[in-house]
Amino acid sequence: MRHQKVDVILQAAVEVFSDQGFDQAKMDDIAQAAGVAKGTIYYHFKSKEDLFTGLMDEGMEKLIGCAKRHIDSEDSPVDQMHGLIRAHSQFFMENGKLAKLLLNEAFGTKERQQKFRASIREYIQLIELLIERGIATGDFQFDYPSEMAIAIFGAGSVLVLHKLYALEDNAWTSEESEEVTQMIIQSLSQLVFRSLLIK
Amino acid sequence: MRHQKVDVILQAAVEVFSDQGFDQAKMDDIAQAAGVAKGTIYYHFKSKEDLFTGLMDEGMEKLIGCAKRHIDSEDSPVDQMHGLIRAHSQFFMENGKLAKLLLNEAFGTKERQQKFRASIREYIQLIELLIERGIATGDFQFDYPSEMAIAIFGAGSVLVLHKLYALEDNAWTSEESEEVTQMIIQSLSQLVFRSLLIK
Amino acid sequence: MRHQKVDVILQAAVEVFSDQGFDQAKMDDIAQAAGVAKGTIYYHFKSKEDLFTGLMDEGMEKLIGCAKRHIDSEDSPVDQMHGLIRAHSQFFMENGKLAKLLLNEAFGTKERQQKFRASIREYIQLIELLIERGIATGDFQFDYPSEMAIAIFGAGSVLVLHKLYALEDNAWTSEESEEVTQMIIQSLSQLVFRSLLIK
Amino acid sequence: MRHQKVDVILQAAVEVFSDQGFDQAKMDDIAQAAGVAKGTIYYHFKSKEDLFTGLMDEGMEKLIGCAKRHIDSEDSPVDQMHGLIRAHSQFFMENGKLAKLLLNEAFGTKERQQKFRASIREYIQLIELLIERGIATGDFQFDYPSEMAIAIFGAGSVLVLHKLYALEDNAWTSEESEEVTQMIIQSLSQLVFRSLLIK
DNA sequence: CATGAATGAGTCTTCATTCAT
DNA sequence: TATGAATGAAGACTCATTCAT
Repeated sequence: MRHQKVDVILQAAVEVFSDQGFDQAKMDDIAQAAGVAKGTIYYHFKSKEDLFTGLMDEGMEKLIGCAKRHIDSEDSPVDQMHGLIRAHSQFFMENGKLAKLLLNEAFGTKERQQKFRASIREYIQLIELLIERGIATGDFQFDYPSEMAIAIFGAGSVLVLHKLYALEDNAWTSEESEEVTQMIIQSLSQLVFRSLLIK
Repeated sequence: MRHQKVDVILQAAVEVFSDQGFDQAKMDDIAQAAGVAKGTIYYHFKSKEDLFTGLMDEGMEKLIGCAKRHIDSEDSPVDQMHGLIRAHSQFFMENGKLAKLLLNEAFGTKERQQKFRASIREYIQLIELLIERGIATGDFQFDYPSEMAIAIFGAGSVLVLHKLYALEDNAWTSEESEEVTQMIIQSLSQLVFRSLLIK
Repeated sequence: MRHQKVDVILQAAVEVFSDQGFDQAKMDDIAQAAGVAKGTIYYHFKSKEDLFTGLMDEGMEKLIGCAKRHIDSEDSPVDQMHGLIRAHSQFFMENGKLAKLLLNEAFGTKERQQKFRASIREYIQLIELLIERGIATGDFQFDYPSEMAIAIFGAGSVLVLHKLYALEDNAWTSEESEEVTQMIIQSLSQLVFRSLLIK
Repeated sequence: MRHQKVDVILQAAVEVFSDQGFDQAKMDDIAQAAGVAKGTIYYHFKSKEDLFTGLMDEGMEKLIGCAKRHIDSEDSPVDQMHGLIRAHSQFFMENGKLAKLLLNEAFGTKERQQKFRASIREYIQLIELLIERGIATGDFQFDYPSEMAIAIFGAGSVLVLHKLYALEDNAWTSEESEEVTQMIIQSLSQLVFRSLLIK
């Protein structure tokens, strides 16, 4: 079992990193937020980088695990895509801080993100495979599965992120939050399955 | 007309900011890239913040202008949406550095981005209005126009960004780049107009 | 008898201090090298300072003891000087780590070394007394016995140190090492007894 | 011409490094001693390491230059050796701070000193060549010229260093200091040319 | 207008030492 | 006795900003 303080630190780190971004976040703040001395963080983590990377990796792992579980619990590609949309939306809405952390840093040139991009790609490939299966079964129709996967990922991520920021500004109740999640899921579903056009 | 050095500085700034992100970018680097002394930047810009904000505002202004022109050149909401997708894709693919700059920083909590978010919202509202018009004319069908606008913005932005990074890694020819742009446009169009499902 | 762990720690300390110098040596390294927990060191030694000083004192004590034994086993000042040169060379060549430790820190301004300098002075005085006895017996001839003692100490120490570093770079066999020791002894003897000049 | 502040910093650095040693010296102290802000040092020097290395290199260059000049102004190996002893003694006694700096760090394992050792070796080789020339001319007699060179270097360096420390403790007048220098020169000469033994 | 040397507040990181177990 | 997690003071280094020339 992981040492207790490590968890406290990780929690504080998510908080601070998600609020400030990697560069603006100060180790002092994380220490204070965690209620430990600065040295304690360095006893458990090699560096700011290390702490951050650990967070990202763990977060992506959770996300991918959650997505896989939702996908595997369904059979048809259509239902699986629905599952994925639900998983994505709920996971991020329920882990708002982590969502900001992941999505904020998901786009950037720096080396730090190179490694992180691998996990992102893994997640996107999950979507891609789904699309390809749907095409194979004749359910879906699309010229570029890979691009479609990225676009869907983008749509879902940006929409969630946008709502999270709104949620942050006006502190909403959990019911309202749940309502927003449903709206996100419905919006994404409509975009992906029905498109804008009236048939 | 703007002073010549100002343009040199702005160009260098786009370059550096887009490569490094705001926090990692150093005024020294910008000065060097621009071939001017560091003091010169401060003669023309109040601060790093100021330089950055100017860049963002100008970039968003161009983007919004470009989008408006494409929209206005069409009549029906469907064609206008097509125009917008083309405008978005082409503008960002042709202004890769600016694209990274805008999209990298489009997601983040910090105050710096608060102001910038206003322009983003203006752009998204352009999409939203389009959708609402489409609904009014009976062309479109959608429950949450605002969320749809954000989702489409997200899909388009992330897809472009993704391709820009790939382009950066393997230096592609301009024909290939053009090809990619077409693929992006087609993918987004399919997502928005046809959806995944075979009708 | 000293506690077993104390010896383990002392051995590790010699190793690490001699490799890294006092300032660069880390208590963590010493603990690891000794295979004990860091706290254990502090159970047996008051501080890093204390550990180091103990090492130095013990080392100098051994050196001085060794020198005295060699001196006392001879009668004439000339033979005693020979004995001292042999003792010095052999002791340091056989205790390379200790040698580096002692000689590295023998030269420095810091307070830590003030105390250590006392032992050095004691050792040098051994040489000085020898010279004075030689002068008294008419064997030696020299204007400044004290300076002569220091110069001889310097010659012997630096030569040994130099060879130890060479030995470290190219791992030599013990025969070669023995050979080097003989060369050192002979060189020092020639310097002290015959001088450069052909009579 | 080197910028003025650079010289001020270098001077302060010699002072502080020679008093404290590399590890104990604080950049803050050097800045304060130089009367400049800490950042100014970093504007001119890449790092503490860089500052230190520069100092060492410059110092050794001066020393070697001084030695060469003294050697070249004499003809016979005997006189040249005398010249070298004078150069060594006077140079170090007149540049006490530099002497401590150079000699303190001349003995140590760390990488920092590896580079510095090259200069030391160059200086020692100067002595070695001298000895070899003396052997060729039949003036000198010695089995191991290289070891002899090192021993002489050690004798001279340690003797000077020892006197510098004594000088530091009791602040001596410059006449006394000059007197000490003469005593050093005479002692070394006797050691090198006459040896202990009465012929 | 332009320069670039100088500044110093702000950060990350290290490491000797302590202490509850 | 022994441990090793926790501490926090200390120190190297960065970089946006200023200002005298």
